[in-house]
Amino acid sequence: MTSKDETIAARISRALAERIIAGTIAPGTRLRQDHVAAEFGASHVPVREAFRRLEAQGLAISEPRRGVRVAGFSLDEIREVAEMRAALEVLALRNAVPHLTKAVLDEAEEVNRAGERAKDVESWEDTNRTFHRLILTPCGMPRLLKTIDDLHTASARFLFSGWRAEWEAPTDRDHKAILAALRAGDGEMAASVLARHVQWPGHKGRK
Amino acid sequence: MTSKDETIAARISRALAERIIAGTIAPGTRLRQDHVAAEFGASHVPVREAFRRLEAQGLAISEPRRGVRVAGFSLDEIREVAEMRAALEVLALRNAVPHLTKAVLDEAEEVNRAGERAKDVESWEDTNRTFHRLILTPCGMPRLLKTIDDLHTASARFLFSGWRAEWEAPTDRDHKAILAALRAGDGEMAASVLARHVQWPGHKGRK
DNA sequence: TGTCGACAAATTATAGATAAAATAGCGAAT
DNA sequence: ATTCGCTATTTTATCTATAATTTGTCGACA
Repeated sequence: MTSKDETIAARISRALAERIIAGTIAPGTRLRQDHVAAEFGASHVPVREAFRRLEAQGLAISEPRRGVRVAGFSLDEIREVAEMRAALEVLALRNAVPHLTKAVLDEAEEVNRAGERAKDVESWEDTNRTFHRLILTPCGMPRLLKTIDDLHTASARFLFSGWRAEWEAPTDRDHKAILAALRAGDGEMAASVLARHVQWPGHKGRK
Repeated sequence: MTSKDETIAARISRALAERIIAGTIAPGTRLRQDHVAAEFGASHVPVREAFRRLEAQGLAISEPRRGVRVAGFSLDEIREVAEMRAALEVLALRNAVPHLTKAVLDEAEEVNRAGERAKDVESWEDTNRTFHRLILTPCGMPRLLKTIDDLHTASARFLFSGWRAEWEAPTDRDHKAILAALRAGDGEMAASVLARHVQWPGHKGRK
């Protein structure tokens, strides 16, 4: 088989997740297992398992005998995800501070510069996520990091949904401020900036 | 059929979760889908979906071609879950305060009293969870509440694992303090007590 | 005696097929 | 004309069977 040590269900799950995040599949769309199975050249059993993963990530909702639909999102949900991210990323950063090395900070700065050169939302989002992951991973709390990652993908959905056209590369002042505070050893300052920064992803007007 | 509008996969998932939490199945145990399927009188397809849910909850870990095992837990993980709960429950409580009614607080007080009369860890845990859910649900943030709920089940695992024998009904002073602060309208005080309260579940020695 | 290799058994993962349930469409009756 | 009920189609959920991968054991050779 052409499998690369990855289960088919996982591959389908990731592919669908990317589409949902990118907005290719509209919220509320019914995901029909047979159609998806046919498209990926698989049967619908792995498709079902992929649905469960999407459900766990909050990207889809499944009603008992009525199928699976792409999760919609309201303004309240955007706010909810933002607040959860703020709380958890601050927690992660506080635990990461003692383990942050200069090498990590340098790499984060480089990633940040790359983000400023990004020409579209997708690549900017990618560097943005990399930046956050870089400075948070040293906390060594896998469950926390996974939860944050799921929230980040949810944020990405919101980001891609509305400001695709009028998007422009933000200078990421917040990232710079966080790095500066971390280099100065002021973890609390970095945490408070991070909390504000995450609050409304992409809402430059509130900065 | 005896189905109560609940999918077989969901029923199996809940049954297994209860056993894992209760410690009936030891951490590291390999969950064999055929055995589980036979026990529940089902085939292994819904069992697989149940495994995915357990995996999402952090109760089991699945390695690509090597099966599913009950997740183990270290002291670091206990600490991690506790800190996540502290951060998220505080967030939920802050958002719930404006919507808290006297009726809810009265009910919470009643539940708390019932908890003090509990004779075993299981029933105490049940009332404990009910208490937390009662005062947090009014925040109206479904995703946050679900995440907290998953963390709570993880906490329950830890709680059941060690102190089963020498357990005694705690007077739940913290719960009372939280209720008192809420009745006085002091949401911040309630939040800070809650944060401390959640930090190390069951570790009375650190109070 | 220790290690390498191959064979066999067990188990997981996927595929194809079947049955149950819900929705939608159509018809008749009021 | 509208509403209620029935039938048919679509779709989900489960079961049985098959294929592939891994693990454990046995034997031979160095």
